Amino acid sequence: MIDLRFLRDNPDAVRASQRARGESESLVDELLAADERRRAAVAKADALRGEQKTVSNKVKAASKDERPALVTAARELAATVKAAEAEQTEADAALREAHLAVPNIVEEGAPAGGEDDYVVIREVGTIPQLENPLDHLAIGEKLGAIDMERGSKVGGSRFFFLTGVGALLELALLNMAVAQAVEYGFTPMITPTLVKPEIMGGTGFLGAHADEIYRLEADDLYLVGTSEVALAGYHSDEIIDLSNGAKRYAGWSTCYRREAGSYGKDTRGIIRVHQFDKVEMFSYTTLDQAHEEHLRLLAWEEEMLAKVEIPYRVIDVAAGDLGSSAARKFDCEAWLPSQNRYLELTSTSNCTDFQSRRLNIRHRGANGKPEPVATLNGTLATTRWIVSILENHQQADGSVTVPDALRPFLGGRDVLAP
RNA sequence: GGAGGCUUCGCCUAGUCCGGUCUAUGGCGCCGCACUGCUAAUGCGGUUUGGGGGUUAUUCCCCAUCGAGGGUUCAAAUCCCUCAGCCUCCGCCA
Repeated sequence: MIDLRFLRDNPDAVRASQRARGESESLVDELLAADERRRAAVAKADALRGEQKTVSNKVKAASKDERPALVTAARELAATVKAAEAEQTEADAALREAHLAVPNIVEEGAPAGGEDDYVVIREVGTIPQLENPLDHLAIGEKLGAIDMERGSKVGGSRFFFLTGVGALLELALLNMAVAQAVEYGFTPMITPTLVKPEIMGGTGFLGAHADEIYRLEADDLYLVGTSEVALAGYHSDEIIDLSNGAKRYAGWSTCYRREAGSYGKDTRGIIRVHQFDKVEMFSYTTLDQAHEEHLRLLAWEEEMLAKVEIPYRVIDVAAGDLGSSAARKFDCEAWLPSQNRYLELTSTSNCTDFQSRRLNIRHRGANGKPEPVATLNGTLATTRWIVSILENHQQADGSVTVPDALRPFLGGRDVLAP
């Protein structure tokens, strides 16, 4: 949810943000109207409740003779109060609905436009010169690392088995990610992958892209697409202590995505799958530190990419492609030799106070008063990274070189060979 | 799955049987001030959260808030209903 006070004072700034996203400004007007209506309803109900209190005290103090007349009057007032409260309840609900519908305010500096309007910030590393490179699935099958056929036999399309050295490679990669996170002060976490509706909604995932998410109808629970959901919910309804700096968590979890609407896209191999594993960084900071934390998360992602020695570029994602929660997003995209294109390996978002307002997460500000925190997230490693490692480090003889930094996590192994 | 108990403003807790005097008790912790060679101790004051209003220097006023949501009533922490969470015992499964 965006800050209503900010909206009241700067409605045009919020409208501009909506335009940058390519979204309708009418959502903003609806929110302003709902806010106005609720304020009036609350003021009216408050006044009536005050009056009712006075009247009740009079009844209490009245003598036997006076009482019947007073009670009759009080009864009428009670009906009026009830009606006003019903109106307030309705206005509250309408405001919340309108409030939830408005996406986060885009950070200054983010490119306007849609999916293709990203800005490349930098390119890092050297693209390997490979003759007739194999794709990751071909390599993975030769190594006995990936089994798609049996994956679809068991789970259907977009499911897979990581086998033998493939399983070891994923564990090594994710362990290396956790090790790095711990080194930088993150608290490692293994998180629930089933969450309640209010937690999923609080992180902003039940908006326009709700059909991306698995739901267990019998239990009214959602399967998370990232541990961000659980880590954001971790401190929901809490006042946390940020006086010693940011709170940082590294969540390890399996992630589930329906991939609705991606039929025919990335169908080969494990690039786009229904289930994968991820280590995710998650930070709680004050709002004024959020931008710097965002840059730190990006730097930690790049450090991981450097460790696996993969060429990549960093893009500044355009406003229209941010999703409802993010105010700014940077993706790191690795080079994919088999397709001569870049592939998203990491994504870091600054969600400012958008999630924390929904989830009621605050800290005590300078004056001791609770104020919303900023939440940020960033990918440290995922199953998809295996694609990039296999393809970029493949050798002519069909083997794959293990990057130096990863070797200790693979029992010292320096090459994966058929 | 069955039976019982519990949930109060950071933590612990009084209050619930029998509705109004609850404007929610006390302790711990925390903050401020005083006292003090320093610390400690002591004393005094403050300390839920959210919304709104008057001053904007302090302060003050109104409304809501006793796990959540309904209901009864002129009036609900207190009575009734539904739900959630935690605990104990039983059953079942590891």
